[in-house]
Amino acid sequence: MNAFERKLLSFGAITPQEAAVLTKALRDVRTVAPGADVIREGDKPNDVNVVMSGFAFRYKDTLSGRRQIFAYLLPGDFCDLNVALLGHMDHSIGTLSPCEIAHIPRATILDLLQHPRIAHTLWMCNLVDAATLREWVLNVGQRHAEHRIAHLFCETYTRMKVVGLAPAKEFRLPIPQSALANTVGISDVHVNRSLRTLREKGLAKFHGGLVTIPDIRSLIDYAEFEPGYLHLRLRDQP
Amino acid sequence: MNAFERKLLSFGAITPQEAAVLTKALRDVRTVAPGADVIREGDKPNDVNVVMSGFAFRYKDTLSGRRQIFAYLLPGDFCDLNVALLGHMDHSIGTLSPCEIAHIPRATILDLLQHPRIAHTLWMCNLVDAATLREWVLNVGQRHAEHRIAHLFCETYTRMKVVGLAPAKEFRLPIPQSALANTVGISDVHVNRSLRTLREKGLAKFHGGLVTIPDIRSLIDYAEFEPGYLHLRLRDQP
DNA sequence: CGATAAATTGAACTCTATCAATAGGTGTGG
DNA sequence: CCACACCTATTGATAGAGTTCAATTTATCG
Repeated sequence: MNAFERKLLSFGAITPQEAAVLTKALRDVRTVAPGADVIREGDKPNDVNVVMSGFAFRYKDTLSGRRQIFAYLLPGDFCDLNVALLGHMDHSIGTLSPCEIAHIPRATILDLLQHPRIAHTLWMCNLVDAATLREWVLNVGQRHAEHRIAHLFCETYTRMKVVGLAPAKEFRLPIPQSALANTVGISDVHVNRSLRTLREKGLAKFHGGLVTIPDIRSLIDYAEFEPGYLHLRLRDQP
Repeated sequence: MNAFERKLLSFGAITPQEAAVLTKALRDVRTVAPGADVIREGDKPNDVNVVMSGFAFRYKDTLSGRRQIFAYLLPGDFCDLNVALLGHMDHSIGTLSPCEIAHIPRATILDLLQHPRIAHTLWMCNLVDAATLREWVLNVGQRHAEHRIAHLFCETYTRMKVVGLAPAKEFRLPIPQSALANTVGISDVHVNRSLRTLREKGLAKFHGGLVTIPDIRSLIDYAEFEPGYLHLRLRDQP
């Protein structure tokens, strides 16, 4: 079973048979180089994209040239389910590593949405994304630099764990520190200093695109991380 | 036609007949006092709430007692459509003024979602909310205090205009400055100072819960406001 | 091995927070 | 009608967090 199916089934709204129907829609898979855009603000595509492997991210650039990252996309995540209904992209998607991206024709999606349970499942993907966005607003709006980064690490660790990409006390996050800066709304220089402090406190380490968390409990406490908003059906504790 | 119907029809995915079916679900309307909670984080309600009149807001409090506001809800807006699918609230809804809140049984919603076009329309409400949240992340993450407030005013003005609540160069936003602070992620003292600057620059005035915008073009330029993310079908310019 | 991007550090400056005190406004009860 | 309490707004002073500029070091990759 691939990450996409695993994620959809985790919502508990569809049967494995229905999930298989969805997976059959993922025939057209293409490779995208790292640092490229999968889709850009303003595009009106006829496909919906799903990350099958690799890392991607959601972002938008300001008129004055500043960049804000809205999400990191892991295998199994939809890039742009919203265009199926809203028609045009209001932000962009870029890749962080070589990615395999599945393209589903918009018409196929709209067909699949005739099945209420499938529609509900896809909708739930959006709802969790929205809940996560709220948490990001709170993170950027109410916490100091170090805590923002710590919270981001907790969240990403948790999400990685779900798709089996964080086996031990570490996970791969192949981004430069400047991307981290564009994620939590601080300058790259200050990211660097905050990372050093987090390292010195023994809470988390970020080096070479690898996040290491010696004791996740301590980091969770420090970041005041409460995973409820991810709406996971937890089998075991993080 | 009420604000709810007007909003749903604006997405262009359902017929007036279908919208009327939805409106029929709004039988159970109750009044909520200002300053009360409509629903709280952690609740697992059996109803979905819609604002029929008055102002409400979405928010969440940190463990350490800081508050972040995620959205202002106007007449016609869903409070918590997400619980119909996700089961529990990951944030809270409070009122800013006396509100009339319609309660729709969750089962009714799930019935209505059997109609794909109705489901799409409700889904689109969520998608626009999510797009707006992205813009808030960008606003809080990348702009200075004055620009954040200016952007918020532009957005709210535009939304108010759509539901007919901003006829002239002003609109009602019945909140204290401290709520503005919790919205754009700065302290209440700094909100006060930023408002003074905006006023002195002739860009916007905020007094007694009334926002006055002498020249919306200037404010839009100042805030770099681009309304694409609201996904409005514009008849005329703002 | 050289070229280029990323990370790191220092120093000066800016924006924003916090603390504290004052002023304005509103509603209630005497 | 005034006095009081309470909430909100405003202003000053000071401290703190974060930014920017600039230079240096360390990776990374063809």
